[in-house]
Amino acid sequence: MEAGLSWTEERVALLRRLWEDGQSASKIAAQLGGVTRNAVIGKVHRLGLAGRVKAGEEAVVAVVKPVEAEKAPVAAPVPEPVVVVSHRPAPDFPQARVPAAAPVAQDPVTIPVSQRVTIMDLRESMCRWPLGDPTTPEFRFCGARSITGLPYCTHHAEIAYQPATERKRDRRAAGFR
DNA sequence: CCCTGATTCGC
DNA sequence: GCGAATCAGG
Repeated sequence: MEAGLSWTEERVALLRRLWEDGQSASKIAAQLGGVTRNAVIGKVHRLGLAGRVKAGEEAVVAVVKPVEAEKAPVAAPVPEPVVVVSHRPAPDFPQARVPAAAPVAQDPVTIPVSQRVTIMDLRESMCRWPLGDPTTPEFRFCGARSITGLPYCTHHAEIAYQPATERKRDRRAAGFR
């Protein structure tokens, strides 16, 4: 396709901008078109732009932990840390371009139905029935008043402790959720 | 196996 | 100067 494409001033300018903005070589190559990431890296070095950030990083990221709260005994979802991302200013281009990757719109966490709680709020007298995917921040425990001596509330105890013989009848909502 | 950048070296 | 091949690492 593109016949005489090479490192024209425009392409170099774009390369500089994207590279200094933290784009990876492969992404830049894709945007430029007609070149491989190797070509981009090679050019970057020849231009003396190499060595910006460590591999894998794309922006300066500062992580502020909410509070080093008491460690839960179990590996559990930790409240999302406050993350501050600062795009590095591009000296050559005062007019900041709109970041290709806009802030991710976090889905509005499912509003806690009833008494759902995180492990941090889970107390001895609360139902430990898991709700949701333990690998996600949305993971919760039922949290309702548990039956004394049991880890579950009446509702979940019924599901958890079904007699093998009668299981077939109420095998209904045995699924999590 | 996906990705990242760094380096080498024939062209 | 260019960039594929290769290397080193996450």
